[in-house]
Amino acid sequence: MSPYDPSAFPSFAVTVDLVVLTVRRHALCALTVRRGEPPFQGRWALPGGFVRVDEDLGTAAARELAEETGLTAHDPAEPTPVNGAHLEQLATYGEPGRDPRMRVVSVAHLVLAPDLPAPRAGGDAHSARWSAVEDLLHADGAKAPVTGEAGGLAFDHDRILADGVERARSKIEYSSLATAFCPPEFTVGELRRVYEAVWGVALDPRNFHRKVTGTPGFLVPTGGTTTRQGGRPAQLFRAGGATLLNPPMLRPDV
Amino acid sequence: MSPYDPSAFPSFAVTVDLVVLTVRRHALCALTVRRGEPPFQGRWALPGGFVRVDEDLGTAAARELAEETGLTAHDPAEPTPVNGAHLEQLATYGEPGRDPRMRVVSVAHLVLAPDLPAPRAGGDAHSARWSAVEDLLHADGAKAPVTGEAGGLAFDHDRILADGVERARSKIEYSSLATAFCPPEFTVGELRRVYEAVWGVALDPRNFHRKVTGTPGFLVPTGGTTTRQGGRPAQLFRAGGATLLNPPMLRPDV
DNA sequence: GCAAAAGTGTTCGGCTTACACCCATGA
DNA sequence: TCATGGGTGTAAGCCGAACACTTTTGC
Repeated sequence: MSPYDPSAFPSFAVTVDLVVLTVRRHALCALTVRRGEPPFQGRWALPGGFVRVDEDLGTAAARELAEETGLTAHDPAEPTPVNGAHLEQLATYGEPGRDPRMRVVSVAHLVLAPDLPAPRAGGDAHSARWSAVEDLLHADGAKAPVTGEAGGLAFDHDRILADGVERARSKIEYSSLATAFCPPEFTVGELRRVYEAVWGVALDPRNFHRKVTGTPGFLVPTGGTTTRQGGRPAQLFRAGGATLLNPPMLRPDV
Repeated sequence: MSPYDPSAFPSFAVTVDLVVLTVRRHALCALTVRRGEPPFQGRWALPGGFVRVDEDLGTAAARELAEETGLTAHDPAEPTPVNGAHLEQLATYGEPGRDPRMRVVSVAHLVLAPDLPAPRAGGDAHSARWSAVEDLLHADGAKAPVTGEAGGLAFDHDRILADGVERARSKIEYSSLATAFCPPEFTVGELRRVYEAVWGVALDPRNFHRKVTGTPGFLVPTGGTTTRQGGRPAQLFRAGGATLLNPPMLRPDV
């Protein structure tokens, strides 16, 4: 009964699963991999894998991310502002029976990445792709709208994905995390389109501009401009040092 | 290399640790237990224990909570509005070496409870007590202010406690969770003292009253009144159905 | 010139703040 | 009567929503 009794305790497998989100063509997308073996063979799942014996949980997540995408993750715990994706722990899922083979506790992590050229195949030959989050989450029992595949991801990954998306949606309200979806230099309009894609709403471009440029530490101008979005040249910005937005960005409705 | 390779994977012990918070005598307090065996024998630690083989993580946390305090936890995942403490998953800590004996992954949970008569000893004979969070967190290396004991909790429990406190402080801003610190029926003044204790600030009683009574679904009047705080009789309220406060309570400074 | 996207100015209404003031009880 | 906490009123001001309007490019 005593806690930490060293003699008898059950043994678990521990994995990390990754909710990797990006914004592609005005839509929030998640990275999925096709399972090459049972259970759920042929189904799509979140990338992930076992934690190694002498490896920290965050390290394992960063390693899996690199294996799947080539991205270097930037864990905010280490203050190095390296360019790379944002990585944070999401939640842990350990229901008995969530993996039919054995008792597996999975520590899910959330990754926010800028748009990437294409998903890179991992060390294994399994295929990977970006899918619109809307399609993935609305495949409830019904047929998947485009592919006609069996609806839903393998294991409990539908729920993990939903939790990750919800975390991202709420966290860009009060933090500067939306910049993690942007390239190193970006315009106010590009940042606004990130918010619009993640929240699925339309924002007023004028008020958005005033708001983000008026929040100290959110954006720092680089001096350059670009016309890559058409129209009048727009100033380029980098993410500033501020991580918490005060006052926050306000999501319509809610 | 393949994820979920069933043949070879490392084996972990999985525990739950509990950050149990309450408000006693105008101070935010956390439940700690004294360790009866090495490592860290005699030191104070967060309550916790091993997850059983066929037990969900939340179930294990609720069981440990009941063993330590007799509290019935109310996991918001199940919509039963039972009277009891609020329980939610906090974060998972799995750094190699955080337990000197073996590789332990601990899924920390956060519990918010109303003031209790006294901590109840668990199945074991170890002692338990409430300590002011301020004292626990400021025992950094320096001597503990009152007891003169070695500063800090066992294992990495200082960090877990700090994370739990931070979560509670931020979550009462935008949710109705502060009512979890109150008895079933409470006054606006009692709820205000909860906010003041958790945030460590003073709030304007007049504006606070208008704010909480004006937020739909936050509080429902029971019809009764009380004078247990002295002064003019105050209306009694129960927690309403609303879980998210919009607009949120605003914490001064930040 | 025209379309498209970037910015600026201005008004309106709701919400926060600060504080004056009244109410109902116990001692 | 006084102290204590409960509750209402009100004016100043900040901030977000809405939208008219100007600016600067590509075609």
